Amino acid sequence: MKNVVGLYQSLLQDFGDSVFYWPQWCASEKSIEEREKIIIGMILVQKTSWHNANIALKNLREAKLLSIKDIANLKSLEELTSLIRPAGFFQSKPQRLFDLCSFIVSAGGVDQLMQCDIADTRSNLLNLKGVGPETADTILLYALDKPAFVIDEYTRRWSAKEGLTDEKDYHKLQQYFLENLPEDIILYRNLHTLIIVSQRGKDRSVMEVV
DNA sequence: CACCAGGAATGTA
DNA sequence: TACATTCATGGT
Repeated sequence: MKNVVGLYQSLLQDFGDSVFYWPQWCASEKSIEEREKIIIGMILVQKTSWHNANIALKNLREAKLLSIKDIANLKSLEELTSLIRPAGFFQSKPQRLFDLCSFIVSAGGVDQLMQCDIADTRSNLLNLKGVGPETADTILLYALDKPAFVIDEYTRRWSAKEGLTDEKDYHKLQQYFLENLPEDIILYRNLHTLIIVSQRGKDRSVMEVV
């Protein structure tokens, strides 16, 4: 019973579908606006709580800047910097967010990016300063509907605790999951979400912005 | 006041 | 390849 699929089925039985916990992230149908919020949120939440990232997202929304195109069109980072300050790392996050938004606009927007090849898009994302493997895969899986399995600290701890593997390296651990799971976007989202929910409880922070 | 939340880049050997 | 250090904020 020490296999990923079996453990996944147990999680599903114990906790239910991930849409119940994170509807904004796990719903199969999402608006472009919703997808853009997820992408923007991923930069903001790096090494910070969702609570702080949500304050920054709320500031962007109130400033009518919760949009990839609008951020990419900014002439200066000054306003962006003050708006997202609650998310911390004010000397790097504004530039990272701007660069990511600019890339997406140059690629033709989120809807065009969704048509692209997953490997190409992933390597394009990783070439951006401030986008590492976890951010790239989260964007691919939750915003672009691509089968990218997300590895995070919860996944590493869970894998070790359940006796699957002690591997900590991002891509090696990801490879383990890819080899032991059928390629299925819904399954990837459910498992990633349920691993987190099972460890910290459903009441804990996640992206809130409407 | 100490501590928690928790990615990526950079530098070292 | 593997590990240490750096970057900032708001809540408890």
